[in-house]
Amino acid sequence: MNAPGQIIKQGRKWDQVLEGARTVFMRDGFEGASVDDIVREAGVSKATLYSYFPDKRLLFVEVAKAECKAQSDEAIKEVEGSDDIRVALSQAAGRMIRFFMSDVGIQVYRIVVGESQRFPEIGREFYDCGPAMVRSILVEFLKRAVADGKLKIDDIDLAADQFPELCKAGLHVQMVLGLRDKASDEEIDRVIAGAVDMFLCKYGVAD
Amino acid sequence: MNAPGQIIKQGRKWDQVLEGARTVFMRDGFEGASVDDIVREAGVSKATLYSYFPDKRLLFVEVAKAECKAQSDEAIKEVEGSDDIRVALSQAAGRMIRFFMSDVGIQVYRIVVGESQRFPEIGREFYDCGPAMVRSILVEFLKRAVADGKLKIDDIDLAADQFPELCKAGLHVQMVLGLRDKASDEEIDRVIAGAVDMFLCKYGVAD
DNA sequence: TAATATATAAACTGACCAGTTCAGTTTTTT
DNA sequence: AAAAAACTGAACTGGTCAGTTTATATATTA
Repeated sequence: MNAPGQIIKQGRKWDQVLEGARTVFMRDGFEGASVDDIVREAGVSKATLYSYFPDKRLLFVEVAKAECKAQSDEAIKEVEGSDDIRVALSQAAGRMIRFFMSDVGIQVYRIVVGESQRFPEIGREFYDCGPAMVRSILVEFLKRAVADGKLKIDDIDLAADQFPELCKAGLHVQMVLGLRDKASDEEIDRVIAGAVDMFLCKYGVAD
Repeated sequence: MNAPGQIIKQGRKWDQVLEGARTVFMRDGFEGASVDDIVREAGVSKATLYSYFPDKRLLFVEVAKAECKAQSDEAIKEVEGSDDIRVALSQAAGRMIRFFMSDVGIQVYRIVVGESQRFPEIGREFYDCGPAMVRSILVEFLKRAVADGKLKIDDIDLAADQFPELCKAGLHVQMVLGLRDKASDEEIDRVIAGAVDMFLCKYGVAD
């Protein structure tokens, strides 16, 4: 009755379908997931699924976008936290690592990379609401730090590409390839410290 | 007739099969490639293919291993070239970038990442003759440089993880996601210079 | 030359799966 | 309560594909 200003739902089971699709895609990948599995998981009929989504591929795109957005929102929560640039960078590094080392993050990355040749728009969607998102936040952060005299960077775009890569430090590729399923806190702290040390060595101002 | 358990190891058409498989896998990915396409491309009968390889998956593993090895051999050709550590590092960076930015390198990475969940041994094989290979070469190089007093590194393992990541600098992910198909020489040079600068800033000895 | 190993084409099996259709049921709206 | 919208379940279509089998052909070698 009272749903004023609410976005008109296309149907009652939209979320249900998306959630089921999420579960199955994350578990089985894109090719590995059958639409029949998805409708079973979602507790929905096949006809219903196809009344919402024209095909399996676009259903996955929707899932991936939702997943990216959820993670971005989580990561953005607060970019700033400390006046000490070293502390701030360490916090940012920690957020980024959790961003792309999480189970869902790894899994979405795997699927998107695997399918991005046959379905290029998947790669674009993922990039725009994943890496590009992080990157633009980082650029803003670095600009402010430079303006505040806390960092000295001539090529901010390059620096914004370098820092996330430093935060991977071999761990990401191992997880993506399935060689390990988690990184210990010690390892992550070591990688963060190494990344921040190196970044500040190059771009820090003399204290 | 055919003794069970006997594995056919050699035959005239082994290379022919592998070459055809390489072409089709690189063009269409793993799922996208059909065995019929491969035998057509290789100019070989299906029965012949299956007399050499027990299934499609292991055929792909063999292709990926051969591809990795070819690229590694290419990259290893000469690790050293200059006494100047900056020049030597720049050359190493250039080799690495060409290693994982090449068409074949990107394509193998895509396929391996996409399939590594369902077929974990593919991830392992790729890692061992790709990233791990590069890494061990780099570790040796860095150890020697430290021994020669040209670098000062406390955690060589970490440094050997950081340098290749610095060489990616956002380009790799864009290529893997299909957002661009090549990087200009200027971009590559800029990335190399940035990586070497940063690396030497942290690990270089005062001149 | 005869035996053996290797290769071939083509048909076949068995399974899987995306997407459609439709008659009938449930939920929401008027 | 009636109409409209959303949903169901199950069968069905049309297609793909990995892997096997068979009957036949060619090359090597003893």
